Amino acid sequence: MSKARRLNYLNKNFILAQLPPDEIDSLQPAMQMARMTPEDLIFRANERVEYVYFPITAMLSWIATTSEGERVEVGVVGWEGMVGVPEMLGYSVAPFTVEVELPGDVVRIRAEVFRRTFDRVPLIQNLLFRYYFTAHTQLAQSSVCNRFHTVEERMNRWLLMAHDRCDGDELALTQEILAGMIGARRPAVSIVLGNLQKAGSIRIERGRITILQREKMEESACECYRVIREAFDHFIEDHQPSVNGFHSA
Amino acid sequence: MSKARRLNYLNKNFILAQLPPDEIDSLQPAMQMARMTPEDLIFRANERVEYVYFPITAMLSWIATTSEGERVEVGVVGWEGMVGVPEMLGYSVAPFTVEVELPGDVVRIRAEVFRRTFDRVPLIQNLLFRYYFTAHTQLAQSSVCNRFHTVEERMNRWLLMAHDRCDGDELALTQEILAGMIGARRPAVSIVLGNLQKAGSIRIERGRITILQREKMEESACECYRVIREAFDHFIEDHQPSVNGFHSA
DNA sequence: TCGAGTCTGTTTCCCAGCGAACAGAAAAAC
DNA sequence: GTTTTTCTGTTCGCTGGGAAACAGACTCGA
Repeated sequence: MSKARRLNYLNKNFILAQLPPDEIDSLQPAMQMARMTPEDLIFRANERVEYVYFPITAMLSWIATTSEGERVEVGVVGWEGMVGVPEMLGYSVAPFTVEVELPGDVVRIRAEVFRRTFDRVPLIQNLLFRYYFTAHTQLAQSSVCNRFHTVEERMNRWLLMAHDRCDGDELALTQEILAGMIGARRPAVSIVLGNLQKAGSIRIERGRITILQREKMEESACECYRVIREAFDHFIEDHQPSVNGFHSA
Repeated sequence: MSKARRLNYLNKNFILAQLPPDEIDSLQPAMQMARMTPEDLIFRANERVEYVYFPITAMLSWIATTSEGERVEVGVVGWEGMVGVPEMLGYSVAPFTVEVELPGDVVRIRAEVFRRTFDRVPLIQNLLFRYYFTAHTQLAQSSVCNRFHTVEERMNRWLLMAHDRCDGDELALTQEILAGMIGARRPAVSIVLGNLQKAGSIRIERGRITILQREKMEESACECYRVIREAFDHFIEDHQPSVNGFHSA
C-alpha cells in the first residue's frame, strides 16, 4: 500500500467534497480555513461544541482518558473525516476529548450552521452515518490492538496511520505525545523508536519523526493497520466509484 | 444506580418500542421471536448479514479479534439496542463478529425488509444514528479500560453491564467465556472471581454467576462503568422524555 | 552568550498477568 | 452405574513494560 494514491485528496476534505455544490455555496460564508497546532484544543470532553471541523492537512485524534490521567487515542481523524457529529445529533457536549495531533489546516463551520444543512439534506446524514460506522471499525480494532499488541506493534500502526493523513513524510510530534497516543510510557517509546531508526525505517530528530521506509514498517506492523485502512478505503470507494486506482493498488 | 428502574422495558426492545405503530404493523409479518443461546452465532466478521436482531432478554457482544486468536469484547448489545446497522447502510458484510453472550430472547427481522423501512423513515435513521453514537462512547471507554485497568476492575465493569441487560440476577456463563470478554486468561478470572465471592459480592457455581451485592461491585468498579452507563441513559432519556425517574436516581 | 526550559536516551527496580500445566469437581453421555 | 467431557482452582516461572530518576542534548529567550 502506498501513500501516494491519496494525493488527489490532499487539497480538500473528503466529506466536504461529497457535498452538493449549492450546499457548499450556502455554507461558504460560515466556513473558515484555519491552521491548527497541537496547542489548539478542539473539544474537551463534556464541554460545549461550537464548531465542526473538517481536517485538510491537520490530523486530529479522539482521546479517551481515565480519572487517573491515563490516556490513549481511540481514533484518528484526517482529511477523510470530520469531528462534531454529536452536535448534529442534538448532543450539545462531546463525549470525549479531541486534540490536534499533527499541525496543519482545517476547515471549520459553526455547529448550528452546519446542523441546519445536516437536518435538511438526507445525503449528508447518510454520509456521516457511514463515516461513523467506519470509525466504529477503527475503534474496535484499536481496542484489541491496545489490549494485546506490543508497544512496537502499536507504534508501527500509529505511525502508518499518521503518515496516511499528513502532508509529506515528516511527523511533527514529540515522543511524549506519541506515548500518550499509543497508551504507553515515554521511555518505552524512546527505546522502540531507537530500534526503528537502527533498522532504517525512520529518522528521529528532536520533535520530529521522518518516515523513511514505509514498506518495512508495514511488514512489522500488526494486522490492525490493514483492517482499519481497508475500512476507510471501503468508505471512500463507496462514494467515489469513478476514481480509478484508489483501491486497486 | 439500581437495576430495577429499567424493568419497564424488560418485555420489549427499546429501539422497536420507538417505532411508530403502523411501521411495527407492517414489519410484523417479517418479525420472529427466537430464543438464542451462546452456541448460536449472530454474525461472523466478514460474512453476509441476513437478519437484524433486537435483543429482549438475550445479551449480545461485539467481539474484536486478532489473527493470533486473541479476543476481546468491544461492546455489548442488550434490550436497549440492535445489531445489523451495516446492512442498513449498504454494507453487506459485518466488520466484526457478534455473539450471543447470555441466553435469552431476541426479535429478528430479515435485513432487506427492515432496510426498506429504514430507507423510508427518517425517524428510524436518526434513532439508529444516535444509537451508534452511544455505542461509540462505549467503544472508546472500553478501549481505555482494556488498556489500563486491572483484570479485577474490568471484570466488575463487565458483570455490572451484563447485569443491566439480563433477566434476573443470574448470569449463565463460564469463566472461559468471561475471560474472552474482558480479554484476559482464564486463571486470572478464576482468582478474581474467587475474591469477589469471598467479599460476598457474587456466588459462583459451575457455568453460572449470581450477583448478590451490586452496590459493592459498583464501588470497586472503575469509572468506566459509570461513563458507559450514563451514555446509554442519555440515549434512552432523549427518546423517553415522559418517563420519570429513569435518569434521576 | 548564558541559562532556563524542553526533549531524548538510558538505567534500575518491580509486578500484574501471561503461558503452561495439572488435579479435582461437576455434568453429561454412555 | 461408569466413563468422558467440561469446567474450575491453583501453582510457578517468566517477561513486557510501568514507575521513578537522571544526565545529556537541543532550543530559545533574555
